[in-house]
Amino acid sequence: MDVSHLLDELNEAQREAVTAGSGHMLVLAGAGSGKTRVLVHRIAWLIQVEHVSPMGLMAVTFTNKAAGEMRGRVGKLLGIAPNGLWIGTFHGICHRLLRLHAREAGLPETFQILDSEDQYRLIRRLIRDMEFDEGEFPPRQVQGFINHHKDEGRRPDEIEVWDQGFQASQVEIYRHYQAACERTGLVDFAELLLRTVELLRDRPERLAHYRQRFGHLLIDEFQDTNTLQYALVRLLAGDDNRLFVVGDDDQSIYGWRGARVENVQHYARDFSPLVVRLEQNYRSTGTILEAANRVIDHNDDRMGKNLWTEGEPGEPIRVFAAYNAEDEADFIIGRIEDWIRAGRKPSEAAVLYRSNAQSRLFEQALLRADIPYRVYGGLRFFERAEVKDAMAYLRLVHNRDDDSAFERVVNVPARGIGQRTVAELRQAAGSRGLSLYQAAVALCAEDALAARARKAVGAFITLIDGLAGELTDAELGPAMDRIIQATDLIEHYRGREAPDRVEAREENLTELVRAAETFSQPFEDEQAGLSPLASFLAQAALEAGEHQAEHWQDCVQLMTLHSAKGLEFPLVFMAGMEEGLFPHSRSVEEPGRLAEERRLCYVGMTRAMELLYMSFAESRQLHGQTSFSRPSRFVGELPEHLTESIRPGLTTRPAGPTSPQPEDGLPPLGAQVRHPSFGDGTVVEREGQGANTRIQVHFEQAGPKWLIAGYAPLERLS
DNA sequence: GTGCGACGATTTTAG
DNA sequence: ATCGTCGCAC
Repeated sequence: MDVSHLLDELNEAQREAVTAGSGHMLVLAGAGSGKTRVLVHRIAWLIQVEHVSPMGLMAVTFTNKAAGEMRGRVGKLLGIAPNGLWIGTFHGICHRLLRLHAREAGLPETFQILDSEDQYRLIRRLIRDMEFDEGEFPPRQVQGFINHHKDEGRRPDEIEVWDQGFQASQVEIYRHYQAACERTGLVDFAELLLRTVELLRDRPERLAHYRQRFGHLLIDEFQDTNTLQYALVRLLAGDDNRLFVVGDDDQSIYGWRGARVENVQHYARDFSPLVVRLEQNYRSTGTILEAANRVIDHNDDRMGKNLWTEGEPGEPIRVFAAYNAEDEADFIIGRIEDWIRAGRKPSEAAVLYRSNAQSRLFEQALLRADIPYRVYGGLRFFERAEVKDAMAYLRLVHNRDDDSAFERVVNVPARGIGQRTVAELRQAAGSRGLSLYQAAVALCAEDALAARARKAVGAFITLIDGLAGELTDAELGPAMDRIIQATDLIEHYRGREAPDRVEAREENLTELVRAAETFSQPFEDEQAGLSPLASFLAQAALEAGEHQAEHWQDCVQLMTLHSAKGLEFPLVFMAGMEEGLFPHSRSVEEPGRLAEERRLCYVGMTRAMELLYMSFAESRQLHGQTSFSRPSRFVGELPEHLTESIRPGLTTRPAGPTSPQPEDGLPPLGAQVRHPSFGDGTVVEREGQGANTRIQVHFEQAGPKWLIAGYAPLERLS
């Protein structure tokens, strides 16, 4: 067979990966080195050359977007829809396996996926029920605790309790939370994976079946896998199946949410794969690549990789020193205007920043300049309150025992069922082993509620019952529409929010009806015996949708450095390159976290194709207070011959004469000071104003210290 | 049971 | 500054 179409467009390293023979593979794929192309061509190669059945392949990614892109490109390359081929996210694939084997996994057939917000609400409620202090056990933190242990594959009994107080209590909450989920058939995101691992571990015949079936496993973004995901991969691989793993240890930026870069090394150790490095970059200029290489070179323990390009060196990296954050925004928007004036498109420009709070100034400046923009981040479609409310009604109508949905909407819109009444329902449900809905029916029948509450609860039951009867055989779209009308959701928002907010919510609900109308069930879900409704609900949870309704416009892109991963732009601005912001102050203490910040910087730089700007501000408003800072150490790691300073002279300490310094009699930046116990040092940062001003002093002996300027016994030396 | 003012925390985020 | 949660008054 002629396989030239699979190999023609590949370089030597890519070709080696695509055509690899019998063993396992590890593809260390640098930024912009054509990693998706290699994965797609590898799948086509396996099917067309090695004659592997599409049914015998599993390809796993982290995002739905990546899965969708891979599916589309494989289909295009093969010339057919790759039906039967399991391409999906870890969560999507685990969900499918659990649907197929719900019973054996110990789950009801109707189990529902609990998204992060539902999970948070449930945990918060349990903490209250267990009469723990929410201040001492912040629900967010407990949620993190539970998810962290699940990501590591641990059940409550498997957690080593070393502290009888705080930690033991969190384990107890985890235990209660898990019991509540089991009772009501709820599965959170981490649970999708953990259950699947346990299913395969405890059911040898199932494991044998899937090992038999999936002779080839391809895993993308391996540096982002957590312990559980690696465990799943190992289980499915067994001794005989072939792994094709793609990753880049230099782009590991999700350690804080459980990702283990070490998995790349562990994989190399456990499976002795053939290692191929993709180092030829097709995206950025030579200058950008060299600078990025030099920055990432400051990290230890790398697997080692050096990006290169056949292309031109291009423009130097522009480093801009702003007086303050407004100045920085104006400068950046000015350069974007230049870009557009030169005939380039706004959508080719991206402003990247470390934290979402930084977006505001850029939005304002872009608004003033009348340049269209799009901000990534914030709530996604299925995470919006009105959409979640409507979906909760849909869930409740479909399954009246869905307690999570019941809790969410029982009093939305307000119908006189307050905390008091709901607590009684919970109480009754708990003691009699009923769902909240069943408890509500029972208490009404027994006349066990206050007259007013009884009437309100009765009306709610009638509403849900009526809808359920009416919509038994209805199509998804009309059902959704009817539910929104019958529940008066829009009126509910109209009564309590500003008109423009209400309008937006109304649009989203219209969009939701449209989404329900146009929903078409994925082939694989149908195969797994799911109803269209179940598929729709699962998709809403697993693919929360876009951040913004797609008005496909030619927009400047604003996003965090994290969300920029995987994207590329001809013109990139990295803003807020300041110590404390980037690297973030919470990351500088631990070397491991600092290394991750540096990788984030590397990711940001390698997004740029033609022109890269880095900027920092000497001062900016942070949490309502002015704070001063020095340029990021990452800027200092750029080789000088690759950069061009704009407005130089302000970039070095002590600050130049034009730098604004508050006249408050406290030692300014750069001042030499003496402390009775720490010795002599230099003032390097200050935060806040007046008596609260905190200053950071680099002491020659004692190192960096934060001091309250008004109280610290400091003596000015210069 | 609902609505408003005080209080405190505030990196990154897919599924 | 800003947002979300809590406690108190209607």
